[in-house]
Amino acid sequence: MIRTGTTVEQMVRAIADMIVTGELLPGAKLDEVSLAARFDVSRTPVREALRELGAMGLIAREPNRSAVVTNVTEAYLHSMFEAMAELEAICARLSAERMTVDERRALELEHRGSVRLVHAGAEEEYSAHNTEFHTRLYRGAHNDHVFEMVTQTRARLAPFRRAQFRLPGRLAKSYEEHGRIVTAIMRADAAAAGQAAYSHVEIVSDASAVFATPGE
Amino acid sequence: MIRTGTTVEQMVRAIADMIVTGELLPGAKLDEVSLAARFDVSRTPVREALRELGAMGLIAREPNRSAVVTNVTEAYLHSMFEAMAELEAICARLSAERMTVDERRALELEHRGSVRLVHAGAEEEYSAHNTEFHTRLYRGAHNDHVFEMVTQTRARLAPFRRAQFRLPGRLAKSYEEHGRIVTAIMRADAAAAGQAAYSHVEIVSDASAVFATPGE
DNA sequence: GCATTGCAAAGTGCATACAGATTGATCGAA
DNA sequence: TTCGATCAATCTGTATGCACTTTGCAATGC
Repeated sequence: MIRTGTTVEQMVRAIADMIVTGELLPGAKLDEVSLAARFDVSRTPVREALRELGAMGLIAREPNRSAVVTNVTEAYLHSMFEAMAELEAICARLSAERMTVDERRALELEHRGSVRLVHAGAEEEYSAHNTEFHTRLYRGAHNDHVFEMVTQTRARLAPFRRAQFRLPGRLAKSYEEHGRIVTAIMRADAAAAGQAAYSHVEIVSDASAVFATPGE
Repeated sequence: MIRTGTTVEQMVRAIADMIVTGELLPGAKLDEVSLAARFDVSRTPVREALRELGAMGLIAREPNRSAVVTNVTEAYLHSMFEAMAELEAICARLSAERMTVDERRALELEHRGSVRLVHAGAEEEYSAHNTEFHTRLYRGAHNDHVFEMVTQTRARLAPFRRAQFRLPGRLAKSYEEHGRIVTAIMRADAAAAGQAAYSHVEIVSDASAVFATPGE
């Protein structure tokens, strides 16, 4: 643990990870004294961390009440997946128009390299590749604000996507869909890239629907 | 001032307003003791408010250094306007597909009612109508997450748009562009609505470019 | 004259303490 | 037995105090 300053930042990351990885389930209470004890700090930095997590949408806070991990309703989850599809489509379109030669080449290499993971059925590794692939798309759009929005949305959706690659045949399907996006981008065909990216997310959304918590 | 609980929230709103209205210029330091004195509270709630403002992107914070009002670079500002155009386009498309009959009627009435403000040259009032008009579009998309993103982006762009309606002929132009959006939505023509909304923002972006602060 | 080091003032980071709010339980009355 | 009220335990909201960091200035050495 770094001695200085960033104590709160570390707690934010740690707690966010616990939420995203499902260690803290939606509805779980986060009381300040327990967290303070757990991280061996006083309540002051805990409160600041909770405030930041609240601003990130990961927890809900009400006056004089413990913070609780936000219970994403099915309706809101659906709206996030739809928004994610739109954002991915924007990134793919802009990437098709704006990626440098190097970025295009790197994207294609990243994609081609993943074919062996598909054949090997290496879910964990493919998941890492998948993150890298999409991040390249987000960066390739060359729009910082879009990058922020898509990154945040992706982070909030993470807990609901974790198991998606466990579904049979999902790896091959994902690879095929990635291929369509790559092809369109290499051709600088913005419309095709956008459509391919949109339907890619759409399908992931359907596959993950079973993991949603029931609405309140 | 409400006695209980929401002290921090009020400070967040107050400080955000000061930044958005230009009372606090980019680069201005926000030291905790002065703010505490100004709002007549201790430093603890001030710190929490600053953390939240940091999460909102309105101020930048570094360890052991005073918070400073963020100086949005021209590049980032441009990315926000572009993102805004994309988000407005999404809302317009979805509104064209999903708005209820009542929502469509209300949008059209809101639009038609504004024609007298254009003729009167009532800039302030038209600005209020404009906000209402766009908010209807955002709600009409029936997607909560998109609504959040577009609302946040709009809030962050607010300081750079304030003077836009002062430009000669801008009111009439805005009205005309709104009309195109409304027509497309009444026809449930998603593509046309999206394009009309996109170019609407694009033009506003150009008009506001002169108000951007120079990049660092 | 210029650079470097030391120091002091000011500000941030965090801990602790106290006040107010909430919740659950227990006791009493209908 | 059940409903209601009161009280205690617990937790949040805020104030205050102390330690550490930064920064500007001044003094000293080159």
